[in-house]
Amino acid sequence: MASEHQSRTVDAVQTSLDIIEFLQSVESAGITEIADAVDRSKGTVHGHMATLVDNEYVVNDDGTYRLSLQYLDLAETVKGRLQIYDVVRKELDDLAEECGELAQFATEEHGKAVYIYKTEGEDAVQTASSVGNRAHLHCLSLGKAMLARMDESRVDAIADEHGLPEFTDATITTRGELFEELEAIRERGYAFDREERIEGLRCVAAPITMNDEVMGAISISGPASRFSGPLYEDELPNLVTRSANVIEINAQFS
Amino acid sequence: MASEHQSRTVDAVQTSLDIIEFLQSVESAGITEIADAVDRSKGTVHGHMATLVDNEYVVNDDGTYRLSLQYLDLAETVKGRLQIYDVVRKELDDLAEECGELAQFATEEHGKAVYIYKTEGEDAVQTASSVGNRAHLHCLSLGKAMLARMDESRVDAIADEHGLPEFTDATITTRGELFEELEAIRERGYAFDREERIEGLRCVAAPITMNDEVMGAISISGPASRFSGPLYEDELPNLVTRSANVIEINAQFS
DNA sequence: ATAGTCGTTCGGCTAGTGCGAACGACTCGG
DNA sequence: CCGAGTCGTTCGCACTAGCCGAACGACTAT
Repeated sequence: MASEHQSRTVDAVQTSLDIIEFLQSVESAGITEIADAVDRSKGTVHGHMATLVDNEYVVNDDGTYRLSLQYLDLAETVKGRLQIYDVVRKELDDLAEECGELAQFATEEHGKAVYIYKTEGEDAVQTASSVGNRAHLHCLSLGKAMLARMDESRVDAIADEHGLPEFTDATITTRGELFEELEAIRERGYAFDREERIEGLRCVAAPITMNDEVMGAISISGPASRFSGPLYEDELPNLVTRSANVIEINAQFS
Repeated sequence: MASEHQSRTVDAVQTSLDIIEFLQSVESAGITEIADAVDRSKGTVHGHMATLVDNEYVVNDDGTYRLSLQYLDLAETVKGRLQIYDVVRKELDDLAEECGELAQFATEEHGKAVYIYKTEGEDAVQTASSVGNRAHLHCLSLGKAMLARMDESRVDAIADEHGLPEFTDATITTRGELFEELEAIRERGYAFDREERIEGLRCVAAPITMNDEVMGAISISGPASRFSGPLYEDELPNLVTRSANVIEINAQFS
């Protein structure tokens, strides 16, 4: 599919990353199990584990290996680099409480949406998405809000890379529809998700920009039963865009 | 100092980990700067970067490299593995609100305390510690609460590895004092930090155990001006131990 | 006891990693 | 407008070090 530049890569590092990925999927495992999973000899894996343990990325609990808590530190560092993270958190907590629903913040990376923060009001629905998860942009209110603020060429590149897979009957699956929708979003200033990703789940989102660059988007999500009529079409959009504005303004002083 | 077993390790992986560590400290950097920092040739670093970018652990923004948001996902996975994480969050939020102070949860790893969750009441003090950070156990209420529930041999091993460095006049710096203090904590059921780490900062902590294994500890922190008399000696300890109990009970059904 | 695990160590072969030079693209100043 | 200085990238070569496979000791279970 997407054939990359293919510079020379380092095989040994690839092996270690494969091990880490495997350990992310299995909670904990022994040498033999890991060696089997990444298709290397036990001796080789043993050396990799020694390196990872030395650097405290992996912990050895009496014979079985698991990922360490080191990643928390990395994650906090990375989050802290989003200049608006603290401002978003505060404002989003208020927003979630005010409307009692689920509020989220996401950013774009590698052409996908990455959920960064999630906060729940009293009646919030439970969704599969959680912090760190990645999702296609075209089927999320968050994603479309961000796409609407990007160059067309960028949107095209992303569609090339990840496609426009269909999740429900309402999912946008053609570029024509997508560009039309993005135009409408630009005019309105906010984006809807009318059960385009998950049947029964509706969202409203507004982008957050700083000097013409998309920093991310925030959204409110709820069940279709509650999200309809003037509440869904007017009130919630107002709340979300208001919060987005507050974030944009506060972000300038931090 | 602590000379490890020294199994055979993988140099190439070590290089990549050095690069990641460097990128954690500098926000973003180019090939030449990185090569300089990790003391490798530009060509070598180039190969490593290609590998890390391929695996999406690093992002290349027009010429400069930075850590990706991938680590959020890893961090959430790792947090999710602490069976009690969700229970702790909920209970700690309540606790922080009830007493208006700073409440924290930490675990032990590699003989150090790792802060996992932090939540602030209305009058909470600001501290340097934040999620993912590691700190010495012997000078924290959180740390001592955990040490008090470990075998003596384990405590000795930890003291061997990390020592008992002094931070303030009140810091415990000898094993004799430490073991005495741990005994007192075992009797009381909770631990104090009487400005042992930071001048003017006091804390109370209680350990969280599940079938005789320490899962971590929770604490309340505040300024010495407020943390004194019966509030500090009785009321806050009661609140903390009550919360710890609630967590232990709820954790059994999750 | 024995046969099956497991993790660990080690010698040896060769693939792959690291180096450094060279290249093209770019940015400054003069 | 062009040279001197960056930068990132590519590539051939030398040699290291990564990978394998076999062997070992410690366990467990039957």
